[in-house]
Amino acid sequence: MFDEYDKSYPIELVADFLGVNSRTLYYYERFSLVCPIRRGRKRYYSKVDIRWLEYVRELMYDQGMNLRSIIILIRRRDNIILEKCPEDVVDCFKNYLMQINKQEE
Amino acid sequence: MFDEYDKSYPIELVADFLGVNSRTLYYYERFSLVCPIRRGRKRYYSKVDIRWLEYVRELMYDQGMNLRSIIILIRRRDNIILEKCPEDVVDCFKNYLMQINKQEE
DNA sequence: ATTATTTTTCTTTTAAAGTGAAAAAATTAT
DNA sequence: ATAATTTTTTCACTTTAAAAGAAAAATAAT
Repeated sequence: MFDEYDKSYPIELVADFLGVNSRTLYYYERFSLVCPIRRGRKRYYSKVDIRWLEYVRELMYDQGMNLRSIIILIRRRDNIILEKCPEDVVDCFKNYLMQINKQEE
Repeated sequence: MFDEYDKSYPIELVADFLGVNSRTLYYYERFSLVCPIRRGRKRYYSKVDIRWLEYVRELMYDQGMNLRSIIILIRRRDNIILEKCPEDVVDCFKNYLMQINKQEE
């Protein structure tokens, strides 16, 4: 039982693979753009997470979108975005939006 | 015969109304984000243009989207964007995209 | 011809995205 | 237990798109 959704890749490996700084991944996490699992304090990412992050990089670098727009499209349940977006990122976003809404009340 | 689509508002008036610099409207034009008519050299905008630009401002300022993302959504014929988007902007984009495609060949 | 207006070009400002450096916290090794 | 290593976090700096300022070029008006 070791599938696409298993969170087993540490942050440095993922950052190297994507060609970004690990700080960038911490940064994305603040926007719930990816949700690694924590064992102790360490973060672990799945293959699905990695493919999603690759897609986000493509949207940002090749296409020129910004973070905020990607977030808006997730919120809007945009088909093209969500098709590439792992379940747990959407779940993360539900929590994130709930918290935002609570703060606003 | 003086309707919503009549292009009769000069750039300074539109800029003042939107609370932006007229340079910003020239800038948007380079991306075919709005297509004023030219009488002589002067540009004239319609009420529909103005409402569209108001919406673009809202997406950018209140929501934090960037120009590139709005352009991508127009290309994708995104429902929520296009619902607010005047016909001639979409037409402009068709031309713009045709030109881009020609250049790439 | 001179004045005023609009467009265009060049330059600067501002803010988000990303990264470097290093402190803080935690884990591992000795 | 303490030293060494690793991971996280914070602070500050860099880079780039978006926007605006200044002024030159082009056009229209008097």
